[in-house]
Amino acid sequence: MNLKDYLSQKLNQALTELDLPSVDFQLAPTKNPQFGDLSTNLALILAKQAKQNPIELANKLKSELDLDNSFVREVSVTPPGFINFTFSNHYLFEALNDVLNKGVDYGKSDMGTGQSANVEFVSANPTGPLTVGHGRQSVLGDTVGNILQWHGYNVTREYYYNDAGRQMRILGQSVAARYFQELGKDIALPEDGYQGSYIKDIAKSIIVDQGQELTKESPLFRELAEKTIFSDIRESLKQIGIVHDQFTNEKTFYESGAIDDIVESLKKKDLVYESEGASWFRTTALGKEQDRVLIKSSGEPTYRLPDIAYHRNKLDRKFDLVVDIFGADHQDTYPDVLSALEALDYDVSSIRVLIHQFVTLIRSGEVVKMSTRKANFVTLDELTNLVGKDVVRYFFIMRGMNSHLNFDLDLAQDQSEKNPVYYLQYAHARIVNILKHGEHLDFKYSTDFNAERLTHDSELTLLKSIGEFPDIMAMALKSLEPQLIANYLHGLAGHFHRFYSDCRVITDDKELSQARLALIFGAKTVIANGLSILGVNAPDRM
RNA sequence: GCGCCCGUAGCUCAGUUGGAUAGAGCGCUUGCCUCCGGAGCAAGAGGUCACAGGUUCGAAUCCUGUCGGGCGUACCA
Repeated sequence: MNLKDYLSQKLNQALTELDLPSVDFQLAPTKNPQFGDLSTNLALILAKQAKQNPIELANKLKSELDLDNSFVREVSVTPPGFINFTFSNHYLFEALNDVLNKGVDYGKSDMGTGQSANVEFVSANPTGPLTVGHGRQSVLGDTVGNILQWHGYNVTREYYYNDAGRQMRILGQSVAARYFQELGKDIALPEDGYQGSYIKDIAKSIIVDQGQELTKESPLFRELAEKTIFSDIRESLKQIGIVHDQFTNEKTFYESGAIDDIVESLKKKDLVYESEGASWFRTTALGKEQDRVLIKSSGEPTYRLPDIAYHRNKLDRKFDLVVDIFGADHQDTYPDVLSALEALDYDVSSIRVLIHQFVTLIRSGEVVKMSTRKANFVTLDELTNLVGKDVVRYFFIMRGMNSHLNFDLDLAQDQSEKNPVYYLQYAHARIVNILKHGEHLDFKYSTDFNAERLTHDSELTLLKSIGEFPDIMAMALKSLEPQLIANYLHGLAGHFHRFYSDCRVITDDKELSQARLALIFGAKTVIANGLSILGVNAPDRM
């Protein structure tokens, strides 16, 4: 039984009894234990329209409530008019039993059961290695996928790329230039060429594998560069536990005729016109500031057009939920894609777009402007090799996606030794160790224990925290903001560490020891479940 | 110029439908292992929540303006 639901039901009943209007109120955990565990602002909100003093109103509501005291031990009213509820210990013990019974499933819901979701993320074109900038989106997308799976969604992780555009053409030319340079010919990099040393490596391996007779126009330069770089990208992702289920190439939408079809359909709606040799999308007719080019005067579509085709394709695949993870640089473009689809009579309500801000890289106290083309970047691999998968994942997920975070490379290693992720992992390892220690002394964790023996503040605080996990996961599903989980776990680990220093688990008091073993087993379960959603290891030893 | 995001402790950042005394880590000061792991715990110093107005019983949170930063504002993606 969810206590929140129970209480809001009871409060609504009280409103009816008192002939008061029903209103949207809050029922939230308190920050300060002196106000109990849950508190509501109901009386405060109602005071004005009921034309009553909020405290008097709160007291009336309080006396109208008929609460089961096996759930709620105490109800109080505090200024300026909050009604506060304190859990009964019995309720907390029920929550603990719930964790122990459900184990690895504790905190799951069936809100997504039977539904499919597509999460598109990374989607970097294979022009160079992934950078720490890509790391943020990679971890964010994968974790959002985990959250959806946790609630029962059948999740497809998708990577969308374009191997036929301008970027890739320049990539091929860059490799060709290095190839001929290696062979002693004086051919300059193209003006916007890729300057990274990986281009030379690719050129060298082409000399080894394909010989020295390739012509400047050979498609092999671009094709082999793509193949090599893509395999590096996949490996970089794999290093931090990320595997995509599907790779979708923009090119397929040209070949299938989808691109032409989009243009034709938009033309029929009079949303496309020709001007200065280009085809324009009449977005002003859809309430936008300015029209946008769909097909350049060169005959090449802009990225917008295949994006529309791609999203139509995703809608045609009938996912119940389509999540796009974009960097802040795409902020302006997805609304056009959505309006195009709406203009084509598609329902876009299943599309959720998550925009994340960029990582600012700082090296030697200076901001580094990252550019793949100019080879001014720190790769994701370098970071992973430096601090390891768990730190990389936790570092990128512990901050909100809207924060413009600064990443100081010089501090990365230093900070990694103090990284908050170890705080969580250490709590887990500590618990495992206590359980082992207990078994050694013939104290074995069992679901048969007397919860009434848990009376210490540290025990009850830990217990409450454990019980909040399902709520946190429901919030994470609603907001798709993984840092909620990281914040919660940090708090939970803190409650455990405090409990640990206040209370000894294995003692001469067998009954108490059994109860505490059950408590820490519950804590371990939640930490492990939470970390698994973040894609972070929960080690038995560190 | 216009649009989106942001401005919270020395530094990096939490603070989620507006709630009670604004938090954590790092760094700094000081205590705590004969005892389940000290990668921990406890305590201290450190704040005009950029600034100015407004809404409200109540604002870091919502609104307006100013200042500062990031990203867009391409026939790049």
